[in-house]
Formats: sequence, C-alpha cells, structure tokens
Amino acid sequence: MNIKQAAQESGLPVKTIRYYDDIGLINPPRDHNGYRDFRDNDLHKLTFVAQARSLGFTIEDCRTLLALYEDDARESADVKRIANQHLLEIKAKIAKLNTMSDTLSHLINECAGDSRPDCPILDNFGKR
Amino acid sequence: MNIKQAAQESGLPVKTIRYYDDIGLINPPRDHNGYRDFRDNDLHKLTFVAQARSLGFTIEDCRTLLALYEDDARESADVKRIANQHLLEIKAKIAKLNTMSDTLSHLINECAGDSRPDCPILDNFGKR
DNA sequence: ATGAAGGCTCCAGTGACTGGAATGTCAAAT
DNA sequence: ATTTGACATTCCAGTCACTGGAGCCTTCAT
Repeated sequence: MNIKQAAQESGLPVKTIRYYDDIGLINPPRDHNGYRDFRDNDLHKLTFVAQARSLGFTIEDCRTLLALYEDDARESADVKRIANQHLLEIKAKIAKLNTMSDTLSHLINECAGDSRPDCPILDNFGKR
Repeated sequence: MNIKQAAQESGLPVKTIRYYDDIGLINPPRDHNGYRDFRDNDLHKLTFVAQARSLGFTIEDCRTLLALYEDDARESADVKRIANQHLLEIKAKIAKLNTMSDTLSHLINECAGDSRPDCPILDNFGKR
C-alpha cells in the first residue's frame, strides 16, 4: 500500500507519516522504485501512534509504548505507569488553564467593552 | 537599571527579556557601554507582558495589547474582544484536555497494572 | 508523447524561548 | 596596577512535532 492510502486509513497526514519514518517510529519496507510499502503491521503502528498522540502522549512516549506493544513479555504495570504519569500532566495543564480562564473571565466581566479607553484588563496587566 | 535587576523586578528570565528586545516587544535605550538601561517605562512593559503571557496570550497578542495599553485613544471594546477570543481558545483547550483525561482515566482503570502483559490501554491504541 | 497525480528527499520555518560559546565591561580586592 | 569575578553583549544551535515548499522521479491514463 502506498503512503497516500496509509494516510487515509490511519487518519494521519502524508507528511506526518514520512516524519514518523524519518525519526524511526515506523520502518516500512521500500519497493523497487523507492516508494514506501505499508503492510498491516505498519498500518497498525500508525493507528497506534495516532491514538496515543490524540491523547497527548509525546513522540518519545509513543516510542516507548510501541516497544511495549510489540513486546510479548511486557508487564502491563509499565504501561500503566506511563499512562498515569501522562494523566497527571494533563490534569496539571487543566488546572493551570482553569486558573487562567477564571482570572480572564473575571477581568472580562469588569470591562465595559465600549468606546471609552478605561479598561480593567489593561489596568490589571500594568500592575505588578 | 541593568538587565539583571529588570529580570528580578519583572519576574522574567534575563534571556527572555533579551528575546523580547530582539523581537521588538520592548526597546530599552543603551548606555555608553552597550548595556540596556531599563527605566520605569520599560519595566512597566515587561510586567505587562509577563502578566499577559501568564494568562496564555501569544506574543503577537501581547504586541497588540501593548499598543492598546500605550494608546490613550483606545477603545476598551478592542481589548475586550481580544480577551474574549483568547478565553474561547482557553476553554477549547480545557475541553480537549478534559476529553483526553476522561478517556485516559477510563483506560487506566481498566488496566490491571501488574506483571502480566494484558493491557487494555495498548489494546485500545491498536484499535482503529 | 504528454500531462496529471503521486512518490521521493532535503531545506526552512513555526512559537517562545533556552543553553552555550566567545567576547567585552565594570567594580572590588589584592 | 592587576587580577578576579560577576555581569553584560552577540550569535548560533536546539527544543517539539510537525508543515510547507522546491526540485526531481515514477506511474498511469489519455
């Protein structure tokens, strides 16, 4: 299967797939013409990575998870540890964004938003 | 005032301040020796940008907001519009992260996390 | 034979810094 | 007067995960 179809099946852009090959995340064989030839195995890896990335795992996480995926002797505890660590990071981000959201909402509420220059948002930014 | 003190007062790293100068966000005058000399005005801008950045505004937003900050004839509606737009983006990010968090939490709960290889997390990633 | 569509590689850019090297300046201690 | 150390400067490279584009090659249909 050529790269375009692999892109359609995995939902990843062609460019991204080539990038994943460049960094050694996948390693599809090549045809006589140099074209990548995607088999089931490569396609699985692509969907795997696509899923993991959509959950916010880094590429390096994906590399580790893929290795575990391929390792019949893995221990699910290893996977769970990585996932838990990542979950904590997600939650930390959410907390930070919530704080931002609250602060910003408050400022926006205070601001008249009319043609006058007075603006609590800017006033607040100017404060130390 | 030298850059180090400006960094302490604004809470920004020295490197970041130089970077803000490079990209023209601030424009402190130079002493005879080439050292930047931060005055009240520059310090205000630095704290302003630090605040805005901490709320997640992009550098380009900061540039616009700074211009409004310095513009006596501004209309607070302009500021409010930018802030509202940004608030929407923050909320979108939160929503996305919440989805990730939920999905991941669910998978983690399903995973035994012991020495056996069976792992619903990996299983799910393999699915399309 | 020609043209379109798809493949390939390589280079550069994104955002917002951050680290490091090489060099210059200043104030204080010797 | 010199030396040391802290601080300043610029410039280059790297981060992360792509993304866009140039230039070229292959395949397939007309």
